[in-house]
Amino acid sequence: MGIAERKGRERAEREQRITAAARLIAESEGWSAVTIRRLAEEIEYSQPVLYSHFENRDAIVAAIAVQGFGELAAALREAVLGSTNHWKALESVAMAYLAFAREHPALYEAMFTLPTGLRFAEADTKPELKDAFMALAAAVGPARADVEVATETFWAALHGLADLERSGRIRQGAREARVRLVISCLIEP
Amino acid sequence: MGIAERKGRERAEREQRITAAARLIAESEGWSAVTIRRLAEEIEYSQPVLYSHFENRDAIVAAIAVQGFGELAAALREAVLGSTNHWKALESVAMAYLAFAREHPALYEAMFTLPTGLRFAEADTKPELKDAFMALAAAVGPARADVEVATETFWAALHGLADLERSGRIRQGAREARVRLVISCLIEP
DNA sequence: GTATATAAACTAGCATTGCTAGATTTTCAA
DNA sequence: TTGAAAATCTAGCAATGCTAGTTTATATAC
Repeated sequence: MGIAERKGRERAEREQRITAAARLIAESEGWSAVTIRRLAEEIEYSQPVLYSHFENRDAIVAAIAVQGFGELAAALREAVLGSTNHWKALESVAMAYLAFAREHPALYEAMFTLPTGLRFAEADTKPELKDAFMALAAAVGPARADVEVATETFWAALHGLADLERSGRIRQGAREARVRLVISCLIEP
Repeated sequence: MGIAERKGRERAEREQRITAAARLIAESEGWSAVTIRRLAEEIEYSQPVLYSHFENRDAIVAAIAVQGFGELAAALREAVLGSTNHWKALESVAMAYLAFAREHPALYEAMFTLPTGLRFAEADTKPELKDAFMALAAAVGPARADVEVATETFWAALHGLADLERSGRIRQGAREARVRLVISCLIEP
């Protein structure tokens, strides 16, 4: 009997409608506009239905954050492709990272600022999160001895730049100069 | 008549009691426990009194964030003092920055994560904010031509490291190695 | 085909929040 | 002493996340 399958499919479809609606509202009106009532109205179900999909509001944000990490990983992998040398690869990845944060502010907020209980470097770490880290590591240089330290540092620098740019605490104009400085210490001596 | 002066003093005193209470609660129970009702109870006044001091809850957070920048600036200035050379100065400042973020998580959250309408690099930018930036610039090297770019980048790297350390996304153990890597590209060639 | 147990969804409401209008008290000068 | 103005309080609104308890739909057994 395909009834259970159909139900499963319909459930998954509805779950995706929830996250899609949440993401749309977050990107256009900010996360504070993403209320359970609003989402229920959007998917045309009552509020408790949402709680049969997600434990609480934070879990919805977390689901979108995971999507975000998947998309960030893809964007970073894409960025390395055309690069002809190490320097250009790093520069391309760095600019892609900053562009991603700039173009999807609500998504980036879900990934880094809002309280999701996402765990990193643990047994239950989502593959999307590992993928994003691996994409950075690929640009840093998988051969070098200190890959992990260098990738963590690269990531931190990019995240810091993205966050301070977003909040208007560093000048938008000097972006490329800052990226050059970051990269200069990641090129093997 | 010193009546107006006395009233002014009492008002300032009460305002400080508000921020002190908010900060204490935030550090011990998190910012979500800092409610207007709770603060009113703490200072033994009714809720509307708080709104005669601050426009809204965010303004209270902002006031504490400004305090935080003042204290961060002091900590960074203190850190440079004993250093005998450029490298050690940068390392000392970097470690002091990360320690500050680690030891005052709620304060740091107010300064960088929570919505305060704090403006940087503008006419009405608070001196505390400038001071903190200047303290970093002092360690980077006031003489070099690209002070501003270098300081912004240094700041971003430190902020990124602090944020990713806090959320457990990079390993606590590799802190010094990451700091060394950041500094290595800030030393004049 | 009909009854029944189970699954699914809804209604209604609780407790908490930030914030405020309007009443009330306190303060100070005439 | 009085009256206006300043300071403070009471009470409540609208919105939020979340849930208990009820109703409705659905699939299975007869």
